[in-house]
Amino acid sequence: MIRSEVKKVLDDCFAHGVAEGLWSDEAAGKFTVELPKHEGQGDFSTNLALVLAGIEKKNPRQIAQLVAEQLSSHTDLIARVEIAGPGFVNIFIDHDVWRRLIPKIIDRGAAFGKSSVGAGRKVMVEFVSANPTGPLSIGHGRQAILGDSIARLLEATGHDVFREYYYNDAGRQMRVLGESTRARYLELLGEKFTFPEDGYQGEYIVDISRSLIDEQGDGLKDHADVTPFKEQAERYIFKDISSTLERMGIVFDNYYNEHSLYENGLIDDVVAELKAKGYVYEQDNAVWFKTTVFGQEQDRVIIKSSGEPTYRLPDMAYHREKFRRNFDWLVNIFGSDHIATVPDVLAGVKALGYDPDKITVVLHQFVTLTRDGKQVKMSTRKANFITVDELLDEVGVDPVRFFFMMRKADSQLEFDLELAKKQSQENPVYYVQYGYARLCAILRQATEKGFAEPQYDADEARLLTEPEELKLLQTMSTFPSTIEGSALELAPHKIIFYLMELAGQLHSYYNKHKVITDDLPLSRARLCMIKALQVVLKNGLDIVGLSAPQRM
RNA sequence: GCGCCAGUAGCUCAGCUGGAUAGAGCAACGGACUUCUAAUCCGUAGGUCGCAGGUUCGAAUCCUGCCUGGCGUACCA
Repeated sequence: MIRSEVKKVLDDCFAHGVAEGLWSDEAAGKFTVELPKHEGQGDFSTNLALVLAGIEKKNPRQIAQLVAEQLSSHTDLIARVEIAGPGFVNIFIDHDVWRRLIPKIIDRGAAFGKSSVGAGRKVMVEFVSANPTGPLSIGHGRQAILGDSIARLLEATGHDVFREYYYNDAGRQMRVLGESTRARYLELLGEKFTFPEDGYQGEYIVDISRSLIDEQGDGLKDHADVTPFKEQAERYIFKDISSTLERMGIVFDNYYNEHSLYENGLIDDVVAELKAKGYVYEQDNAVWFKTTVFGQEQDRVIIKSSGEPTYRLPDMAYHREKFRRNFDWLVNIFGSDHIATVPDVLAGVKALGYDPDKITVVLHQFVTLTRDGKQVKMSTRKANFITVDELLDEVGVDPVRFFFMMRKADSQLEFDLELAKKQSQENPVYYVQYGYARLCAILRQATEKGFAEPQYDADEARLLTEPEELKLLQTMSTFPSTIEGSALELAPHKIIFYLMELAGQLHSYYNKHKVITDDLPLSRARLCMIKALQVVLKNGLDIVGLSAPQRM
């Protein structure tokens, strides 16, 4: 918040300099206000003089002198400025400016950090989208948390968010699922059975078969059609998936069934439209989409010679529906194994006359799971995979959410099971939550000792002079821009890092300075700041779906 | 072969889209509980930012070429 004020002042100074003929306006928009890395380099610093020097071919330190003179007249905001290094202008903010943040934060309360940059923007976040062939695996877990956190961040910045799960309950995979279930069913009944070659071997299939026996006895043993097995499996697995999602605090606005695209004729419709526009042709009995027109290396089949569409066709139809449903922004969260589908869908969307720039795809890399120092290969078909449910049982919801958010999507995420279990006491999530609990403890203690609800007083606030206090205030001031950046970049890990930083500063402060002392004015001032910290930490945890325990 | 992603401390990862002296957490070592919660803090140690060029006042960050790992490269999804 303060940074943007500084930027505004700097912009004024820059314009003023242009008006006075000190420099041309060529540098407009090229200079920045940043947070210096090291102590003693001011609260903010600007490279304006360096940028100007490059353009004007002048000595950067001389120009810095001019910039500094302009800036130092803004005494309401800036206490002093310094020229340093090759020509940076370091800006020291008046301490009162930081202190005045406290009432602003407390007054805004739960709304502090939220913004309206996304107001009026309808955005769909599509994520998970796992077909109902088994329980959610670790990889799905990452995607679920990533997608949900992104959705939450977009909500916090005023977007009108719609969470959607796209799934397919038809096709070969589901047929194999039905056959696997039938095989286990027959096995349980002691009948002869043949397990499908690439069938699903998980224990959950046996559970499903058992439930069929409970409901229908052996009445299905001579049933030639796999449909009842398939349907039972789908019902069962979907229930399982949604309960897992619910445990993580994830609720979808809609589950979109791929199959409905066929029923509504939307698949045929897309083919017809592409055909009419000349983007498809037939060859070897298959229908090809001219993806080469859109810059790809080779054309792609959208209808196989068997007459069955490939996955690309329904994907295109689905995305066209997204556009037709009037979303301004389409965010797709995919695993990196789906990377090949992205260009095809984008080409399809473009061919159908929609703007592919409205789609942002977040590709996340895989989660590698290690147990006893060895990597566990995960396969949905084989039985040896860890489900999200098991993970939740072992380490709890908050650590699972936290861990999956800790890494940026581009990075592979290593999840060491042993470590996750062993460390459950010293998990970074507890570090942040403990900070919040501590703040609550201080405020409880204050109440017991007869302090009234913290009330900001400008004079008392001047007693906040410790470097740790000013640092905390500065960090709090960047909360709104951190949320906004994290949301617009679709990068929840930034919030996690912010929270760890803020909690760290708090813990250091706590160990060094006592809030409640015999010095009543100072105690009141500090309690006010603690109250503001509590607001920030609570909001931060809330926004990414973590709980904020008052005691630990 | 081609495309995408990654390569930063012993390990796991940040690094604000080009800034000043490279950051955190684990792990290691040494300290701090008569105190608002020690699930905490303080200190020490740890680096050729994969390699080599290039762009400029300035590069972990941008461009090129290699090397290594992951994921793709289907008439599977």
